[in-house]
Amino acid sequence: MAEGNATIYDIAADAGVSIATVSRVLRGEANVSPATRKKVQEAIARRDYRPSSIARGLTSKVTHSLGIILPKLLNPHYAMIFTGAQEEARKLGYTMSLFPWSSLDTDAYDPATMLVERRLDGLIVCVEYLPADHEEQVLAALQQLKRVMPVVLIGCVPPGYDFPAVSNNNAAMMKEVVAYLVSLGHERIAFIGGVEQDKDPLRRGVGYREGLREARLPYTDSYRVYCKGTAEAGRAALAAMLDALKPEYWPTAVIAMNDLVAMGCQAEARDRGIPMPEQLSLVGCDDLFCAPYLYPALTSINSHQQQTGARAVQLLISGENKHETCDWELVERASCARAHI
Amino acid sequence: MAEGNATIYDIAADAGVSIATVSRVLRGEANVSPATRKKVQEAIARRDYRPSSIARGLTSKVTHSLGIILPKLLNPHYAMIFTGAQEEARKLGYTMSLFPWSSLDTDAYDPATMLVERRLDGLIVCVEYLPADHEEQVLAALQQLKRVMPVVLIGCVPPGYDFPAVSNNNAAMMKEVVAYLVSLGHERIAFIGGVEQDKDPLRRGVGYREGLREARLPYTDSYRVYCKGTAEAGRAALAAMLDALKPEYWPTAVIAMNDLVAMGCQAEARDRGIPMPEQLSLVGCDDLFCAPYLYPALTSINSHQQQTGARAVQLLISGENKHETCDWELVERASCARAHI
DNA sequence: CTGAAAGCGCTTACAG
DNA sequence: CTGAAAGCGCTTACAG
Repeated sequence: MAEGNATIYDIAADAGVSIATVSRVLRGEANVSPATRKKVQEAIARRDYRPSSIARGLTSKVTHSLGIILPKLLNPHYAMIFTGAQEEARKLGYTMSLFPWSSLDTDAYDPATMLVERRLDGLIVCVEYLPADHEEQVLAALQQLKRVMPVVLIGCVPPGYDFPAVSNNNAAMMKEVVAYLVSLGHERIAFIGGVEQDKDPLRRGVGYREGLREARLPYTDSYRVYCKGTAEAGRAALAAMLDALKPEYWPTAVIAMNDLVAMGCQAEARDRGIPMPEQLSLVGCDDLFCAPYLYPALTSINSHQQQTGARAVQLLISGENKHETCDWELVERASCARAHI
Repeated sequence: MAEGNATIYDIAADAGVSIATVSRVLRGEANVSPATRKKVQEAIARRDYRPSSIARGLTSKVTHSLGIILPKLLNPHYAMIFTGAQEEARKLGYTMSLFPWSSLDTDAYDPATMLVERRLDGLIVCVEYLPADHEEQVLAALQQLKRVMPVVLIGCVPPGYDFPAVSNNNAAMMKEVVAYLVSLGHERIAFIGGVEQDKDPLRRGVGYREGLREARLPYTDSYRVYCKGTAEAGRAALAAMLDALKPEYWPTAVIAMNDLVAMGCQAEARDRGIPMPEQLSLVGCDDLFCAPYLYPALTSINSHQQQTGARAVQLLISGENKHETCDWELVERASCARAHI
């Protein structure tokens, strides 16, 4: 029994009907007599026939395949987004392919070629951390892609651009973290990670400043250090901050832009013998799976990343041009304590 | 300028040639006169034309799309494999889609349908942790898929089955870990995770026993506890083992089947006030990104997962029916010490 | 309710 | 070196 080779013609011949009729039962159309339907279904089952989505795509112009572009799957934050998106896509009958970030920001010959050639039904792009040096290029690529296929963004929509998107209210998240630390009596609160305020698409650093303002706490440059979102970078950043400050001015609490950065801060504090949380409280963001297993267990913000990914798929497929925001929650663990003294 | 809508006919018309000629320059065939080639290329550039991989797939029977099935992308171990596979696929001009594990082990109507309908050029299946209760079902699904498309496995090939595969020498890895701990003076070495020996596809537990034998150390049931590969499970497993033993018989070293399990063990030891590594050494496996940031930093086995994924793609595309093994290395960190006393 | 026919956008022999 | 034609496996009006 030849498998996987049967075509709609074979089924039609077996069932003694036309291919149009086979196509009708395949697509579940109503106007087929029960007897005919049965004959066709039997023939399909007998040959283990699966219609080719390729041929279907050629005529119907719909491929039922989606793409997603993420900075780095190795950061579990993105793996969560991807998982949520993939599962939702599957539910809706779509396939999800991962494309590398270089599909957008490379100078190489027309990096988006692959995306277009595939005739995707839609594309999700996670622009949470737009690489500052390639920002223009990426945005130009997105504008162009948008003309060819639906695009929805995860992360902040750059001002002046019109895309459907689902994002976290990063500023509000960080304001809540500041308020939380203030409620524990902290006044010297530092923020590590991200880029300078005016070009910060993530706006976590912006929320930090707003949080300070609301708490009537002064903003100090020495408590604000920028770095990439990795553990190594976070570690170096905290080290630089502490080195530049007399110990009596050291912050009593640090907010890390994400859990990776927080992990680096933890390691640095440990190496310096700074007891955590007694001398230094720490809050991360993203609530990675390892957060409960760090020492001390890391307080973080869970922003429902799987749901974010799923929602992006829904927007993509429904075609709504909406900009949605996910809710979040602060997950308290052992890395924060009341301010000493 | 209508974009993304141009077809090969438009280009042919623009360039004043036949579509066969356009097709030739598209595919980079040699037998086209320079002048003609130039005309065609200009027309292509002018309309920003991208050939439809869908239409191409219909005729050529090649879709340049691959699939991969993993248990769970949220475990960074799999994210590494996926990343390696994806990047290699991209390099070779292929697209990589993630399919959920349920594509194989569900009782739902013909779960593999989506895989077949897509007419993938090949499929990678990561069978490292075959769910014992669905094993038959999964293997049957794989056998069937293999008749329709090339399949390569990551992980151990079940005995009696013939698949190209790339796997880790898990038994040898664990033997090395045992030898390492023995070299530190440990004699009471426990192993946590996996399933009973005779149905252990991963064979890490098997390697543990072999390691003991080589070191002429007795195997004791009380030092061997089975559990799923999660932190929660690892934690509960260590707790159960310690509860069942008088403290003077507690192991001085624990090998966790993977880093997730190790994280759970760390947490449990910490809660019980067992100092690590002074009273208890710990080794994980997979060398997740967080291993250096745990406390104490976790000694683990790095088995080059990205390379594993990349290699699987190469086998898939080359069509070689080989069974390859990846090398690995023990990464020493702070979670192991000389045995006390 | 069913079928004949055109068409989707390419590739691939086959001629020339 | 180039083109006319058939074909890939479906869907979609259009007739009946």
